[in-house]
Amino acid sequence: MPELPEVETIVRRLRLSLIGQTIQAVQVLTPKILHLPPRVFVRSLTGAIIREIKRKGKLILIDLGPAGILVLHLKMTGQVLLEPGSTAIDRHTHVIFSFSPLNSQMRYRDIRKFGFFDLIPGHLSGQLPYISKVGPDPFELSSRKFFQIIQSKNKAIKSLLLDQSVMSGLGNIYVDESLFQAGIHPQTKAQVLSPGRVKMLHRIIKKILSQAIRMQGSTLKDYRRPDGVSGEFQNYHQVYGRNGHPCPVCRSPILKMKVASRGTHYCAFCQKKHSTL
DNA sequence: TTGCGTGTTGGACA
DNA sequence: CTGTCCAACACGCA
Repeated sequence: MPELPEVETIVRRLRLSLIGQTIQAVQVLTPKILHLPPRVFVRSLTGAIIREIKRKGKLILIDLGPAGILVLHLKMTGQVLLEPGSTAIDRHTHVIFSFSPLNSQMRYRDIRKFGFFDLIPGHLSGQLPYISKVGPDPFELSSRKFFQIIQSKNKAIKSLLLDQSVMSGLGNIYVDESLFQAGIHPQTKAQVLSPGRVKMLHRIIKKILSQAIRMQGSTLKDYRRPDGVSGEFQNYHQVYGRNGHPCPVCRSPILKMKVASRGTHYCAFCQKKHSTL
């Protein structure tokens, strides 16, 4: 479930503890989590100093200076936890980083094991071939550019917003929430949306993501902050996971359907296919 | 017990 | 180009 707000929450938290730390040891418990041979991974990271930690869409980028950039994608169920080395390690923990002088370890835990680490050469300020596939996130887009993107594709708005190469950061939850608040039916062809409606959508997306970051993300099940605490924004979802409940605006029941083969929650009355404004 | 759905994403295929 | 389905994997739930 980690989408932009969850990843941003994790990144901010990691920065507080890890900038300037030296990686003292790396333990790989599940090699398939790595996109490179474990020995190379361990050798390259050991002794490296954490310079900077950034987010690109849903990717976590840890700048290790000359050692390269450590890339982490959490996919569905990845967790990054900061825990004392004395804490028990369960069977879903796959990679463990120890630091100096910090006492805590950074542990990667992932129930479904879809997430991965990679290590790429280069510097954050340079062009990173690996990451250039990820489009700009909604905060990085001007209103004009956002409109250009929406208008350039003749596909369902929901599919478009989920496409990380076009625009990054949104996943199933925040797309459903945003389209609801913008009064847009998820199957609306992006091209038919009026400029005013698109502008409104952009504003709403940024508002919802900001609120979610403030609430430290949404915990449906697995997402946790690095200190193990759940997010709070799930308590403010208006449609996601609320099928059968009354729409907060018009009281008609929230419906659930498939769009882009993803579960999609919406209100048939508040979200129309042809939105004018 | 069995089967189904789940937050992500890339690739196969119509 | 667009849409649909699946696979990667583990788990909760009906």
